[in-house]
Amino acid sequence: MSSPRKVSDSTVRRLSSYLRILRDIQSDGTHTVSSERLAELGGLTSAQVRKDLSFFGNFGVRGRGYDVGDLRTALTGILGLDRTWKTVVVGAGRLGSALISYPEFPNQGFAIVGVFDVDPSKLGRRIGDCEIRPVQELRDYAERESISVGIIATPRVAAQEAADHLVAGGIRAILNFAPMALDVPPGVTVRHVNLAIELEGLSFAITESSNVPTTIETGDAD
Amino acid sequence: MSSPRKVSDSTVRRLSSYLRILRDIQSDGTHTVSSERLAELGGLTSAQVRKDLSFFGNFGVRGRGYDVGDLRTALTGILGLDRTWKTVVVGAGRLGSALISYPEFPNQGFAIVGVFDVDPSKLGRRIGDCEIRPVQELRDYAERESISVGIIATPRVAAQEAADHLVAGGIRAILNFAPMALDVPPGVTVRHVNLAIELEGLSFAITESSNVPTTIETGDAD
DNA sequence: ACTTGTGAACTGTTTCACAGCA
DNA sequence: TGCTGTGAAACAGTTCACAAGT
Repeated sequence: MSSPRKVSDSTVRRLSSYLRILRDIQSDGTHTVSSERLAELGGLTSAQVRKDLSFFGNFGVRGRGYDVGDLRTALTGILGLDRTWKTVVVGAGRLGSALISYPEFPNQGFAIVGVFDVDPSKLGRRIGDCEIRPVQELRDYAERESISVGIIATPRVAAQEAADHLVAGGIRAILNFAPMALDVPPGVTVRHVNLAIELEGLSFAITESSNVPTTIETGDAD
Repeated sequence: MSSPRKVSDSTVRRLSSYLRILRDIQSDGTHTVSSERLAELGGLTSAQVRKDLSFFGNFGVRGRGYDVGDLRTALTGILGLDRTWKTVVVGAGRLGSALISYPEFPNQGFAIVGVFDVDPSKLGRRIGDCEIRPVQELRDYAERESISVGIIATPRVAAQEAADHLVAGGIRAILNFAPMALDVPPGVTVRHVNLAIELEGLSFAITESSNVPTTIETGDAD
């Protein structure tokens, strides 16, 4: 149904950013926006904005710009944010608990409907609306409840097993917070949020700028 | 002291990944590793590995490969992980609290020495080794204690102010978990961890693969 | 007149392929 | 022989510049 062309990861990330900007300016009462203005608000070039959008269709009107509401609706649809994705969290430690209460998840249509942990002492406890269940039940639960997304917030050693259960239960996508690469079959999408890598990137940037006192060329926000 | 050439963000991320692999295989007792093996373990090509490393020096021995210990030491130095970075966390909510106890931070040499929050009811409470202090004290504290890194785990609306305090206090790098772009002066490095964007990327991937039933070309882990 | 949509040019990154050395 | 280090080639992503539409 949608365009079969391969869309780059960076393009998809920028679509998210456009959508956030559109939401912001729509609540200010703005009805029309040019690629130039969108670029300015997102810290990009107007050509970039037009290229990204033209990948998915002709949303603009020449001489006029883009209708904020229409473009927002279009992007919401393209990103699949016009529906609810049933989501489970594996790992009810501090990070898992924090994620369960993170308002951005329900905001984007990710409904956390189940939480799983290996620790028997945690079972039955509630976090938010969810009771903590044993990981042994994860596969069946995911299958029975048609869960689309799994969030892995376990320690490193438990992550691959968690992924295996999720995949066996028919999950489609995984957001992985454990600091290791997961092995999953094709057709399952993994996004890896690796805090260690982010930290090491910061460390590198500070170290490098200390060592090269004349040139300060970093400072790249987002 | 180090090479003045511009190193791409993706290269730095891969260096982190090589370092993690080296740590793993060193504890297995491996002393030498080829670019081929390193590539296999990191899910890359051997040419990529050699290009990345050659950017920083000639670490390998032709016909033999790389010495695991030596390369580990070299990468640790390049990434600036051979020292301790004094770090503060702004925002002592659920995410902030989870981050303070996240073992990866001390592991990478990021010592969390202070926690700040606006909420007066939280002041004085302890999380880990740190007492929660008022954000009004953030600037002076950062300056006095020579803090290098700030982690922003506040809600969206408080993030820019937190960044301003950190910058005024002489911070060098920020890890931003708030879902908004921060405005900081050149010389301050920001890494943005935006869970909403990661989620929207997953949503897009699932949506797209549902709509194009014949081609399943995703499944890109890490 | 104004602003989109897009081929063409450009820039940056990855892969190839092999010379050079242990 | 085996594996690194690196120019050259291929590819991907971004920016330019302008024709086309309102």
